[in-house]
Amino acid sequence: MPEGHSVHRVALQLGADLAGRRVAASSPQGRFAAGASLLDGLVLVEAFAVGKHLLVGFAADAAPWAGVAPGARLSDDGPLAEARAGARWLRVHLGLYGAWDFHGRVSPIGREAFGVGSIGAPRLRRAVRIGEQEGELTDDGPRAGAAGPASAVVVGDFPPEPVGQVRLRLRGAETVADLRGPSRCEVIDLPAVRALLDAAGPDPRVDHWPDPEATFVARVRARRVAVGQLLMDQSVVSGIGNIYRAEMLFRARLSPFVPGTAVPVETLRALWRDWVGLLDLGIDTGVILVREDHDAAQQEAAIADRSIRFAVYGRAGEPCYRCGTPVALADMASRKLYWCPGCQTG
DNA sequence: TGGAAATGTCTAG
DNA sequence: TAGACCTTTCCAC
Repeated sequence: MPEGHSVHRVALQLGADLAGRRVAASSPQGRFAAGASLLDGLVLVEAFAVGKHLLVGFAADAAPWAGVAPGARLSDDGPLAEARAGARWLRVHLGLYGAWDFHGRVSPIGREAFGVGSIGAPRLRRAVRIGEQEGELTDDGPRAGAAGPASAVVVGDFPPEPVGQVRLRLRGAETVADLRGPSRCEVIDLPAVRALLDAAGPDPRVDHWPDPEATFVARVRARRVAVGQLLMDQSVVSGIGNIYRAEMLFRARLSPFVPGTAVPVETLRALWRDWVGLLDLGIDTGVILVREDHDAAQQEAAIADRSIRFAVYGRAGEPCYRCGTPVALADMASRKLYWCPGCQTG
């Protein structure tokens, strides 16, 4: 999937273009017709991500949400909590290949020079017209080559005909968001939202854990399971997927096979801080990481043209750029694990 | 046209 | 740990 940064970007996109607006909700595919009817005609009041979970609130009256940061202080009591308790909450998990497509007005998110058309499964590539410029959608944005307008408008009929298996369509006056292929898509209540937060490992971008770094360190150190597996455990830390797992361990020069109990506290603190930085970068640019052996100009260029090359992920058999040892591939808990046996020895 | 693969999670055994 | 599930893309045939 779409690792944590993508889901945060979806939440920001929904917030930018649909929050505060009354939306028409439908299920062109039909498989979410009952759920969509619960949301149809309500105002989208807040959208936020917790790790790979997307949560979107809908209510009849948006007034109580004025000035509220999405997802902030969800455990608090008070007037807002009352409004939130009366809201309906859409919970979406993209799973392995879910994705959102945005049409119409698509505001720039983070450092993007133009709006993003598709966020989610990386294989979704659609030719779209962005403003007056032709662009091809890549992992998280249109392929560069053109500095687009500040706020992109996809040329064509609005709303566009749904293409493929659209589970849920949210349509505002100017923007349409299409969801396809999610592994979870349901309408839940506020207690269920809170339960989800309570069960999740810390997410650096969510204000819910008093000391997220200490929580992460403690949860890793509590288990003898391999650290490579613990980083992917969403109750240990939220949002890390297979790519971040592989790359973060490489950057830390840490073997994926070290048991959680045996990882030094300082190493874990460094891992957490790396994750905080990578998540910020990912949300800001849509790019998972830039190479550490590149200078700032090379990094900026790679972000701009999306020519990102991972250090180990997907590079089995190729030489490690740090030590030359062939990158290894193994199966860990039924997922592909990439690492460099030459320099990940910590 | 069929099959494999993909940034994930859940459940049954 | 194997299998199920949600959908699309790409490549071999």
